[in-house]
Amino acid sequence: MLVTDKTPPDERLRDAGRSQNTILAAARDEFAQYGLGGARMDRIAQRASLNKRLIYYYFADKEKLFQAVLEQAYQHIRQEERALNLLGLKPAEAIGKLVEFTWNYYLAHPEFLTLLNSANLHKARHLDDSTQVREMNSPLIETLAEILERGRKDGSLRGGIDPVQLYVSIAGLAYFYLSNNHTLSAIFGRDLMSPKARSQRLHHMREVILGYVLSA
Amino acid sequence: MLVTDKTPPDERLRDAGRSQNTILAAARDEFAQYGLGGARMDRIAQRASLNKRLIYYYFADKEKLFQAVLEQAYQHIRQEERALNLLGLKPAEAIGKLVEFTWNYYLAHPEFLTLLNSANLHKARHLDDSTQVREMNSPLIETLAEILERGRKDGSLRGGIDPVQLYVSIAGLAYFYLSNNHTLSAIFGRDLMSPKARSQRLHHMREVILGYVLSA
Amino acid sequence: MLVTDKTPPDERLRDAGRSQNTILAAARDEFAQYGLGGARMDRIAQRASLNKRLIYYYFADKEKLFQAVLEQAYQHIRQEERALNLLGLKPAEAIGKLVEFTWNYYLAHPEFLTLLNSANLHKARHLDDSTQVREMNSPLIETLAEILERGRKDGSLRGGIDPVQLYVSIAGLAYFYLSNNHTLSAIFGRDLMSPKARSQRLHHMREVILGYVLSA
Amino acid sequence: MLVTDKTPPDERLRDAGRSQNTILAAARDEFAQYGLGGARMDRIAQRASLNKRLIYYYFADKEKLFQAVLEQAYQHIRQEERALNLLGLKPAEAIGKLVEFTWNYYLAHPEFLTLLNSANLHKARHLDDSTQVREMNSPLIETLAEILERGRKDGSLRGGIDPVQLYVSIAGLAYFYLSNNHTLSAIFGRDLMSPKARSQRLHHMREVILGYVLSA
DNA sequence: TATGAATGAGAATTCATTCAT
DNA sequence: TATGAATGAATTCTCATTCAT
Repeated sequence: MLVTDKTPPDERLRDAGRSQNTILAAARDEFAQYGLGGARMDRIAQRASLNKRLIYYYFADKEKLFQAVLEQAYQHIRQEERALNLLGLKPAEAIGKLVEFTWNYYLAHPEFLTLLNSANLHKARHLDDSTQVREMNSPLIETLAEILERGRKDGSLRGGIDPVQLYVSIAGLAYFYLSNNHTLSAIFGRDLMSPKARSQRLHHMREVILGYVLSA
Repeated sequence: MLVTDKTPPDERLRDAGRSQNTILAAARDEFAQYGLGGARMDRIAQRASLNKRLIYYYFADKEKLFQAVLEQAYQHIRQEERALNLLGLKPAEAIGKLVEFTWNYYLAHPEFLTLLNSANLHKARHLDDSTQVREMNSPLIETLAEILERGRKDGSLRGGIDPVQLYVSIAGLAYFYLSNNHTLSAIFGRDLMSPKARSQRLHHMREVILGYVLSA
Repeated sequence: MLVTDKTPPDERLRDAGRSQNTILAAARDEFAQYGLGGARMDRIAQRASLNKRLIYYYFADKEKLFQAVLEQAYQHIRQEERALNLLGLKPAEAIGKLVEFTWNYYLAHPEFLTLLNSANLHKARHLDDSTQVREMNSPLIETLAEILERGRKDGSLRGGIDPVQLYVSIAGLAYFYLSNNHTLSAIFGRDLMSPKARSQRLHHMREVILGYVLSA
Repeated sequence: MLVTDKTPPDERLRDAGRSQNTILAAARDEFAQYGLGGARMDRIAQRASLNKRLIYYYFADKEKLFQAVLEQAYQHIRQEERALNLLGLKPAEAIGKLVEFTWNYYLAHPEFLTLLNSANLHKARHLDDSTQVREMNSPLIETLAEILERGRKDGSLRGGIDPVQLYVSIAGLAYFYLSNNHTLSAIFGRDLMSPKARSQRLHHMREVILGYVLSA
């Protein structure tokens, strides 16, 4: 790595953007692990190896910090969804790929589920203020609508499917299984997270969703 | 006033059972509204119009109180599910009725969703200790297994359906929609809880699940 | 002192009224010494030898505590003023006695001045809520009005004196001298609090006020 | 742009004197509004639209800044008092004019009262260090002494009046009324700052003071 | 002269929990 | 069984002040 005159002596210091990102990452982990109520500002500072005061300097308070974390999380998943390039696939394949992606994303980003969880508990109060989030989500639904329309036209998909309902269903099938995995594992006395169990769940989800969207 | 063994419980000034129930109800509301972390013992005492010390007397601490609330909640939904008498119906009807019941129960008992939510955040640590809950849930899965088997035999349902996967899917379709309702409403800018939107969701859920279980 | 069965084992403990009074006294001293902004809840607890949490238990927060202290202070001075029994004296004597009393009270209760000071800085926001204080003060003005009226009738005092203006003037002559004593001492380079200086000030005040109220 | 020694101060981007004055003005407003304890260095910087660090650069710390503000305030009122040219008037007129000036100055400069207030709370600790202030005040007392002496000689004023006592009384009559105006308004339930009430107060003050100094 | 980034020591307030009766 | 008083350990947030450039 090139070190020039402009490189600060200590790489971690006196870089506002970097500090903010460090804090955001630390906060994301803390909120994911403990929820909004259980998260501790002290621990976030520790995780970030930064002074606690700096968090307030950049993010005003815990609530605002949570909101910032939430926005970043949405931004990330939407970005990845965009990268799927669903419109480049055949309708049925696109739906299948979205199911698969959703499952894998939730699996790889358990913090996303917990953040959603906390946001729900607090009645999405953090989103009402945030126009960002809404704007980031509309495109996905539009894409889905376009896919459904194409499928209806080429006869591969049945008609009359509401893209919002479909999106919520795909997410719900994955979310409930993963988010409640501990509860469910305890209740049913069987490990829902073993590799085999996971692949079975994905298989089941595809069957359910594709069975619904494919024209008979 | 003479208090004898025969005095009905609800006429005594000091009634252990009644106090415990009052506390449980108050705690359920508080946990549902604020989550485990956000719940306040003070407020629970206030809601119950009972001394805070009494909560500790009966339930030892906040965690144990939460666990008691959770157990009661599971007990309640399982009891209602039993009352459906699903084994008295034709297989396909039984599945449809379970979908409908799940949706309506979640709708009528939003506190159940929030309690689940909190339990998940805390990794079901409250259930591991509780053999009660597991025992309460097995019967449902057995019932579902029996229904699926009957349907397979009489040709009304396809074979190879895992009752646990099915149950999780039914619950997930309802849970995600309702639990995230604020987030989703904010994101999609449309009211998901209007009477019309609700009935559309139930319709959608039936289509998805029945489309999956019915033999082609 | 008689110790009965009802006497708590440790005299300082578990007596709500006593604890509240202890806190009030400690808070009064702290606020008087440091002002509202400079006062420390920690120090108040220490002064009272009571747990800090207890202050919040009884007084909710710092502002409310300050208000309670302020009310008590007003209550005290009004009570002492009542005890003067001014209506039992001849008009001119009554005015003279009020001047003297005001001077001596401020001298003996410097905390009263500081509390007033703090209250002023915060624009009497603490009094707006408090109907108590207003009610406690009206009687004094009424008494003064009665005295002035009697004096006018018997010819000992001039007419047309507004009791509020008079009261404010008496207080102001004492208050400014004492409240600014440090500033003034520094500015004029002379000790304004020596016994001689004090008696000179009282003498001066009597001359000014009596010169004003006595009929020519 | 060329910056030379001849460049007028207010055209330079970096002007030490101007920055200091901007800070002083901002600090005066902040201290006046919130008191010494309640003032915030952050807000002062914001009010001045200057970097917080600069305040420390010029004024070392909050206490010193307060002292500087206080000195400037005294300087200002003394300067105005000098401009009255009291020695050019007849003794009685001079006293009357001083009463009027004091009242109007306090009215026009409420921040002066609050600053005094804060200084008092902190026991004039800020003045002990400051020889400036003392020097600025002596002239006024000397002027007053001269006026009183002249009046005694020409028979218009009574003898034996201590100029310090008189000055304190004039100030006290105005100060208490204005400084406690909120408290008093709340207590007496009448607006002490209406135009009418103000002119009545000034009238009253003149009567009290002139009644005292005029020879019988 | 000027600035944005960073900090340690505290501040008010909160909270689950225990004490004494 | 029931209660009001009391507490210690946090917890969020604040603030004057300093650092590095």
